[in-house]
Amino acid sequence: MARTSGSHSEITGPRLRAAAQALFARHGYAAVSMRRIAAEVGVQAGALYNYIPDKQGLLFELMKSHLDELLAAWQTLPKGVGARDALEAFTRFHVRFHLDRPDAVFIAYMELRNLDPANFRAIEALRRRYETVLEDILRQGAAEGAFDVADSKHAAFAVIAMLTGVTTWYRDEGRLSRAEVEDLYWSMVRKAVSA
Amino acid sequence: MARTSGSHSEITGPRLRAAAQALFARHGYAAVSMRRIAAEVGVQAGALYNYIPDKQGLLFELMKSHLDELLAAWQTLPKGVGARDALEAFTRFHVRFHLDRPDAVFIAYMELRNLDPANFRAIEALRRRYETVLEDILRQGAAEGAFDVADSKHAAFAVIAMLTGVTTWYRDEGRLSRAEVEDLYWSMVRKAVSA
DNA sequence: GTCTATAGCGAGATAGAC
DNA sequence: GTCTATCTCGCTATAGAC
Repeated sequence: MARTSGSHSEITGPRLRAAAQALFARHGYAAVSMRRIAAEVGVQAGALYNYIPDKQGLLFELMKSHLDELLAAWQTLPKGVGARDALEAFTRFHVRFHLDRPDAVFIAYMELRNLDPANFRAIEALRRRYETVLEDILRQGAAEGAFDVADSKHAAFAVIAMLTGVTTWYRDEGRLSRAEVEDLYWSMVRKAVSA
Repeated sequence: MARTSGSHSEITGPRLRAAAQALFARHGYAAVSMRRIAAEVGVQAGALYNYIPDKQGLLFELMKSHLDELLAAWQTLPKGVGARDALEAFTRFHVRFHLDRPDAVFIAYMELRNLDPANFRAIEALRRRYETVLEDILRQGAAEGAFDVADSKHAAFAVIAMLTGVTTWYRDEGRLSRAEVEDLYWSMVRKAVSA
């Protein structure tokens, strides 16, 4: 089957998402034009609309697929039984997952304001599900007496904020290895919730 | 001294900064137009340029004055002598200061990407000075044996990220008082760096 | 599936009257 | 100091040829 010259459906879609993710993370959704994305992909702006409904739909798909992947990755992770082991697993998973996807993380946290109301609600629900994972671990550990956490929900917010902050300073060329970064955060999280 | 009708230099300037701060925090710098700010102030867009050189200068002034105020407020705070007391003072100060200025905080963290290179360097230097305050407290405490912190710099990043996260969930109408929120964060910070 | 061309709109910033 | 009017530019999104 001959294919029309200039037809690249299998590669333009992924390239579009990759270019948009990189540009949105670097400059912000509102500051990046469709023309700029198209130039990065190597097509004209109009051609992008074969793959997305509009710019807003592109942002939503990037954020939704990131959070879907985050939840799926956690659920398939082999875990121990006790709350302490679960907390260590969560801490190391969160640091590792976020360091592997700095652009997607940046967008998921910074571009909530630019979502349409309906899209915002969908993304917030996914984020809330992830926060609840940690909240449940902390609550279980507190019930077992392994942790001293008066307010599981707000403690979960605090821990997630601390862990996610790693993306603002970590660089692969830096002094610390990823394993050392995991250890550093696990040490602080373990003590912060300890009895 | 008669004043020209329609002349309001003393109030338009502050109103411009207040309107810009609220709108930038809510919708993002790139998504807010000068016309929208002018409408909020109650003047035409052209009149704004009597007070600012351009939109970029407006953003820079908002961010710089916020960080100047942050550093000045810390420096005039009465403090104890030991590292433990200094850490508690810093924690409570940071939470209180940030809860009082949610819009300014939001802009200072989210709009770095939209600063011109020279402006970015100036803002980053101020932020770095503030991080160093906490870093020095942690280093001193580690030297005294009061804290167990292997890496003062990255521990400071982690603590600041955790504390600043309070602005993402705290609401005045919520269940917790500000004093309770301060206590919650101080409890976690104290343990996280404890020996 | 991609192209060129463009409709339709709103942006930042300036000029000059009052 | 603020107004109206406007310059110039870039934006999202679509239409229709290939």
